[in-house]
Amino acid sequence: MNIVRVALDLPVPKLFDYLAPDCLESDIGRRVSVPFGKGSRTGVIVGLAAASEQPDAKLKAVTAILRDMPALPADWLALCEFCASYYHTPLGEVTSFALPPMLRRGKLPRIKKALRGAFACLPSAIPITQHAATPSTPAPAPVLPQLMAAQQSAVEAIFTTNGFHAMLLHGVTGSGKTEVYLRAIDRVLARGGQALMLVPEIALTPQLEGRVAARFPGANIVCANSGMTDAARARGFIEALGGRAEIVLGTRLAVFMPLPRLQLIIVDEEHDASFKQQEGLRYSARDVAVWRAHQLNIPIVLGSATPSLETFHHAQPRSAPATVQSQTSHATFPSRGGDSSSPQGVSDSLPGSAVGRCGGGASRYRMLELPERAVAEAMPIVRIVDTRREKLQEGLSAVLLAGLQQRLERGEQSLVFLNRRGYAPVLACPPCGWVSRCRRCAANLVVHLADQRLRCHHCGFEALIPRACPDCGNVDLLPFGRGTQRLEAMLAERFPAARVLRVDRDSASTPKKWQALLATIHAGEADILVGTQMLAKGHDFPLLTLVGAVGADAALFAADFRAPERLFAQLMQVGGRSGRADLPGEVLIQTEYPEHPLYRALVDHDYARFARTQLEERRIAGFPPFSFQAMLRAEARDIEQSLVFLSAARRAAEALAHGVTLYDPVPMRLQRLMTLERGQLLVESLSRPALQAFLAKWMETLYALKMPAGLRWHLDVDPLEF
DNA sequence: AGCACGCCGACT
DNA sequence: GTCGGCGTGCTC
Repeated sequence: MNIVRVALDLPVPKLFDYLAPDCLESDIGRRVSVPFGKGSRTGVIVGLAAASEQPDAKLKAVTAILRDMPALPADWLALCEFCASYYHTPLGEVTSFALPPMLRRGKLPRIKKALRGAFACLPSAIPITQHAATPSTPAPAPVLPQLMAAQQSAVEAIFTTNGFHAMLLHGVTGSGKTEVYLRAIDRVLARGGQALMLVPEIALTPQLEGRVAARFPGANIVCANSGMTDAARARGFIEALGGRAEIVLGTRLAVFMPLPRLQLIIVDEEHDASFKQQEGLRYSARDVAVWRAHQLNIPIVLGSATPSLETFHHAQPRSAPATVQSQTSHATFPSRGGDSSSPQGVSDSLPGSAVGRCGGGASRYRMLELPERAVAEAMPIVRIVDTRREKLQEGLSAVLLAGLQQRLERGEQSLVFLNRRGYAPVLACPPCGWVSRCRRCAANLVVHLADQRLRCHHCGFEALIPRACPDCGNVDLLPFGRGTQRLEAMLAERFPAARVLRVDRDSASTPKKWQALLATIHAGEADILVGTQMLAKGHDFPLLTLVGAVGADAALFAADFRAPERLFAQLMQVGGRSGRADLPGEVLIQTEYPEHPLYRALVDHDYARFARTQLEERRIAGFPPFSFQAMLRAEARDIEQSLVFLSAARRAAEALAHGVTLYDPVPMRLQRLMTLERGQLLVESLSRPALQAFLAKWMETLYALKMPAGLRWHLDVDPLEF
């Protein structure tokens, strides 16, 4: 047993064996420094072996087993192995990603003196069961708000069943989801457990951190997000690993925190797209979290006012007519921690033993509804403004303009929501047909009048706005379309007495600017806000009583079948910003399709109805969650090269594809990005296990293929972007 | 991913 | 005649 199997961060789906005469069973899960080629690397020991398949002559000896911190536990390694197999990524890339950068490089953060003793050379065989961070001085117990019945029963539901169970906590903004989370965390802490809470990647995380900290003044709360310094992330990781962290609060990467006494996982705003990583290891933290809860046999709560249709579907009763899945999903879920062809509960192969029988693809999650707003406030009144009958002024209807005027007179705030930043999406020369295009991308350069620039929103390219047409010299270039800057300018002109404030990625480019904008809004020093979805998330604006949504229709006909789902969530969210107890809110949605079911459902605040109609469409079209997808993408200097590769990949796939549909390679919708020409190939199956089995074989052949220079490819399992 | 090895063009 | 292009292959 003097061989260690080491996962190294290489794009090669294999492990590397080294001689390690002094290694012990307890070194599994330790980082290790090894010679590699000319240099040296840091990897993770994932196993021991008596012998290697490599010839002895090839084997080198380990440089050092890093015993300076506890070994990563077996369940952490199993989690990485699951991700490696499910996302078809080499294990070393996964373990490397799952470690904070500092630890990945074989270093350790500087540890505060008081804690150092606890870190030193702790053998992983000795679990830290002590409730370590118990405060020396008992903190004053915070006064808890009274729970409503629905909240109370939601909390009970989390704890009445033992072991793994997934719940969808469905409740509108203000219905008190956070209070349910906090109560549940409280119970877990009382039992000496650890809780993991995942939140979207947005600027409002500090608020939540503050609220959690205030609620658990004595608890050791660890944050984990990409904005932290390397040292802070590494310290938090070690706190969690050592069992001292009681609550871990973080963005998607926090799903990889080692937590030896983890007893509860919460995914807030589970529908949020930021839980899916769009580069490198393209994992869904929400899906991985469900798998992890299953692995550890603990409860998981997915919370949202507008759940993803996948999650909602899993929480529906199985009354729906049996669908194709019932015949196609019979794979068994491997025992906990085992390698697995299936994830979580999006999975169609979760076993009956865990969540109820397979069938209809639903009823895997328990639905917990929070029907009312906890704070005594009415839901905003949602009204549809038919823009076919109204003549618009600069894109705004008379109804909306009157609403703004009225709020202004009353000293209340309004928000005009337009999810397009910049002044105008394109600058054009009508006589000759020139339009402002990005040289590196297949996209238009957006007019940013505020800083006199044209800017590509995809690659960041910038140029000064030309004074004349580069092609014909015409000086009358025209901006076409409308963005937030133009709306801001127009509103400022139209309401000279109003203080108009624009809030988008440009005006809130740094946390400091963002905080300043929020302060201005809260101080009541702005009358009309113009904003993108930045403003839609999380914040309460007590003076805000009117929200106008402009330009929403585009999403109705987007090529992406998930666009309506996102639009509904967005409008629901932004609408939730308006109104409070004594000042009812109003939402005006401008549309040319006033009868569209999406808008009708919004008027009625009926997410469930919207979701059911969407699901029915998805079922008929064979889209997720009624099918399972993976996307192979390629990028190269020219599109032909990308498509040729994808065609070759498709040909290689044909022999392997059983129960899997292979589509034709096509250029991506944004074909050129940063001068790279991109294509994609969709594969789809009614059975997740069938898809996974196919992908495993397919990736083997692709990894073996020799790549032409300049061509890169990746696989995206459960893709969100099309 | 790095990094070396390895065979074909323009340079001191 | 060499320096160097990046195609190919390997790293335990």
